Amino acid sequence: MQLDLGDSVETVSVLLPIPADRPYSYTVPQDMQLSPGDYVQVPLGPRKVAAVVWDGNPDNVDAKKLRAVEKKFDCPAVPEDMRRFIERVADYTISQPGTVLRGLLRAPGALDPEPPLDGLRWTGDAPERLTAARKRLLDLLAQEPSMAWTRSGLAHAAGVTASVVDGLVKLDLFETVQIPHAPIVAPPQIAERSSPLISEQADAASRLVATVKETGFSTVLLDGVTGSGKTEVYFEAVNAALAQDKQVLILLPEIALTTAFLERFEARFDAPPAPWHSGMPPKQRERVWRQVATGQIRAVAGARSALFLPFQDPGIIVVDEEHDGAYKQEDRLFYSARDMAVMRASIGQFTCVLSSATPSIESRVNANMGRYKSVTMRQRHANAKLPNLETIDMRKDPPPRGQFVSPVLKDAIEAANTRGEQAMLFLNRRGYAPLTLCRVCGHRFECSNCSAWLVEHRFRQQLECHHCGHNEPVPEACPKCGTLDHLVACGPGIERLAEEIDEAFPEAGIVVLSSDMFGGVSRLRLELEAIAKGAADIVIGTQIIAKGHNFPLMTCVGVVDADIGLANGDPRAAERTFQLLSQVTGRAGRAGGKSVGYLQSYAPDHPVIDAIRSGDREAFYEREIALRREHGLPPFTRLVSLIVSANSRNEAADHARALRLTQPRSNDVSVLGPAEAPMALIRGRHRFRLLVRAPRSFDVQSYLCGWFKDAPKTRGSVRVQIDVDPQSFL
DNA sequence: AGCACGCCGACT
DNA sequence: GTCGGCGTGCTC
Repeated sequence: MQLDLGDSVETVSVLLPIPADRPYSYTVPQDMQLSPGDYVQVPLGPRKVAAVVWDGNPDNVDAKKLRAVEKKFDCPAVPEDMRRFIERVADYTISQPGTVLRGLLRAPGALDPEPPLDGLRWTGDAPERLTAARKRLLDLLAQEPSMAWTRSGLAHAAGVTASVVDGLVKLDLFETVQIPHAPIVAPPQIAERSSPLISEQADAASRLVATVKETGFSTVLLDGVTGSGKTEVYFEAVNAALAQDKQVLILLPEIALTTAFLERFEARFDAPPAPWHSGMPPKQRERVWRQVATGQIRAVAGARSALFLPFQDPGIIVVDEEHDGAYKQEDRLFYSARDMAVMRASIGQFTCVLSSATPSIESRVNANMGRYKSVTMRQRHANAKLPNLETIDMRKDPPPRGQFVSPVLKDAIEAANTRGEQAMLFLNRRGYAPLTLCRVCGHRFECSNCSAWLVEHRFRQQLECHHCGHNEPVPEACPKCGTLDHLVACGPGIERLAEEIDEAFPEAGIVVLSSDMFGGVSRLRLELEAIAKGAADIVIGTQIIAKGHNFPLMTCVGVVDADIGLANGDPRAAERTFQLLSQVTGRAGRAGGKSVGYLQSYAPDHPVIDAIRSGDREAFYEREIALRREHGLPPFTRLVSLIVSANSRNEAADHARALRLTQPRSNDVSVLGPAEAPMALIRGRHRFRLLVRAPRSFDVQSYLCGWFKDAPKTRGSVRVQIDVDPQSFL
């Protein structure tokens, strides 16, 4: 804030949620006191936007342009460390601070305090005419005569309709009062654990707790095999942070944010954490945001966007399943929530716990190098054995033509069902078949907007593009040669698998689960809970069944195509396959009984398949880390991907080449490309990619900023996106 | 990000 | 004749 001595008009620097490269200046009305971090409403062109008073001197802009701050919101200010975090995320991702600020301002309604509810309090009088409904209502009121009720709450509690309440309101039986909103969740209770941890857990927990108590920044990789009880362990660290009167954030991949998790937290702390994810209804969203800002909410369990909630005083961030690809955001802003969580903890000087049964190579290397503390757990719970894993060599035991499940696996499913246990088949492909073609002319159904096959969904009788959502009805005749009824489905999707399994096990209860299922996420969660209680004999599903759910009766897990992804040459594919398959097979065997995971593979000797089957995870990590070092890949180097997209292929290619030509000379940096991006066409946009590689210690951000100052301006439909630390190495 | 301005194709 | 497509530029 600065006093402009010329005409004694005070101006402030205000960061707006727009992609401008710096804060704007506004004048401050006489009667307004503003400090950095205050939420304000300012005019911007024809609109009014919520924004945040920023640090530093307002820039000198033409005084005629200056407009006044309209309003200061009655809301706790953005703390200093959060403001620094926003700037650091912008710097790291090479984006504008305003773009990052949008993440914080995602619940605009929450900036004003929620008006108290209109409540009703009984005067104690009775109506002249007493009906049955009125009697029920009065009986309830008499139990707690001084209690304030909402109209609908009272009606609901008494089992009458709201009109009964209205009738009594008309008769002046109530006085109106204001009811403050109840906190969305009760505060978690800080307490010692009721049941002791097993020795390995206790050691791990005490190390985490010690780290939290040290206060100051520290990152811990909690690396524990499936079933070793990582959650219970980091709950102890959470407890320690709560005991310091700090707020707590647990990040989860969106799909793992289940009621099962919330209940587990509640079992430990007597109250659930506040949830935060993209599917929340706006009102609930606003309440959570507001109560995090006021400090009423002490613990949040949220998806990656929860990183930008307005915590006043965080004491720990836990990133559960830290290896999960869902932590990488790849639209508008490109960032890894896992890495930004570490950055957040570093700025706020507190502890970040990264938890996983299959840590990312990056985190393992950071732990090996001593940048992260390492806490490992290798024992499963006494009653939870790792499933035995067997590979099924599909060359030796192939299924009949046109089918995808080996007789060996079918026998295992049958045996499990006969014992009254459940079986699960995992295939990461939605729909009926990934490719449809014409048997006569070989025409393949391809999306017109994307470089992708159209996937047949037989149930909906549609061909769908899984990248842009384009869909069309399945035609009777081939659009190229006109031949009728000669379309043929190639390869398996879960619908096709369900057909095969239904034929083989006509008596079994079969459930098919995927993200595009009717009823959406809420229905899916219900189904998963029902399955956990035994409500299905055979479950067939995509990735969605791999996460966060325990199925105590599941003793047979089959991975239909363990080879998916291993062939395409992306060095990250092996790691992803390892993580996914470990997770899927880990679904089995949590109840204590003997369970088996089957991996159907055409290359059972592949090192990744072998590492999973043999359970020799250390060998797998050693090999992968060595490969990364040998090939100069992250985390031993730094990568930045520049994605040039345009409506026409030529425009994109031309700009990408022009960009390449202006690359500043450097002995440290090498640039690959431009080459067509792995998905060359998405939603009608043609994409080319440049891959920038530099040593780990190199300041790629400064280098790229310098480059882009001299780079050709984008023309027409051309866009350039910068992805620092891209997921794909290709 | 919005939103207005402005310049070229098919229509009440 | 103008309705409206999106490419361009600006917002303190």
